[in-house]
Amino acid sequence: MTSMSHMEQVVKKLESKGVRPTAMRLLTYKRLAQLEVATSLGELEKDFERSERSTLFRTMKTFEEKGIVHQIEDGTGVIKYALCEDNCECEVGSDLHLHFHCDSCGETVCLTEHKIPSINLPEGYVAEDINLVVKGVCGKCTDDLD
Amino acid sequence: MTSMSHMEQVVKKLESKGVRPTAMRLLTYKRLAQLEVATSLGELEKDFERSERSTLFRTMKTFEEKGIVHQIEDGTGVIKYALCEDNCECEVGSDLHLHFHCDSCGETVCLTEHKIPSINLPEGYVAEDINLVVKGVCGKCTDDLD
DNA sequence: GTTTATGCAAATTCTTTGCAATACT
DNA sequence: AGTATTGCAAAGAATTTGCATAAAC
Repeated sequence: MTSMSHMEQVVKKLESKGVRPTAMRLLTYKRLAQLEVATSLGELEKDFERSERSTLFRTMKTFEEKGIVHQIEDGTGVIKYALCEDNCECEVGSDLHLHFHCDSCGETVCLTEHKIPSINLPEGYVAEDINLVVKGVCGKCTDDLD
Repeated sequence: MTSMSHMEQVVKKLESKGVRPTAMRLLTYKRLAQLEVATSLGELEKDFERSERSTLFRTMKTFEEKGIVHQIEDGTGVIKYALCEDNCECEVGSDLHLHFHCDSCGETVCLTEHKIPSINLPEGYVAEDINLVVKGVCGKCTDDLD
């Protein structure tokens, strides 16, 4: 058990991915870690007192390139982001999980325990990435309806 | 074997879905039927001599509500549309097929023969729609690389 | 004559880039 | 100093709406 502070852990995390741990990036990372749902740039922008959409945009771009976050298109028309799991390489067949968008509460979550089943493709097709979004009503919202 | 013209068939098709077969709608439908790939509004707009993006937008909205087309978000950031299959009810478990986006040629196709495998969801989650997009290189493009 | 669809213009929304200023090593 | 990051402003691209005209029933 280490005595590293949370902040120190985040710094290490970013550095291990080859990303310089600037103030904005630390803040953004911590916010993403805190959230249990996938988030859009617009939502992140509102979460911070002072923030620039362009900075956030570039932060997420950097994070994505370095394998810290992944994009999700959940059908709402805006891009959402969520942290990758530790040690995730975003590889077809091992890492790719499914996403669930709730039409009731509007939230999109990563169901990281639910990997994408193997998929048949026609002869000659090569899969490099898979995006699976299920829409419906989430557990929280079906509870509310009881 | 009927002697109905193609145009008459399209008229019947739209009427059977409760959509009035106006000139623009017939044109749009025929174009979609002709295309083997999913298409964006922008592409459709260019396909016609005279066309309005707003008219096309509303046409697709109507078509979608009536179950004539389905939307696809293929990761390119623009919404694509493709005709539903005959008798498709877009039902989870029977109708939903997967989509393939080729990073090489940029085309997105419906692999209507490839249904989405059954998916496990956590307790309490209800699926109403599933969107599965596989990205990679399509058969045509892997051929070209030979 | 009433409802429905279309064309045009413009508002919205979100993503993305240019460039100067700032911070970091 | 020299590179990387940020803030601001604004460009781009796509979706969506308001309203007046035109078409269909």
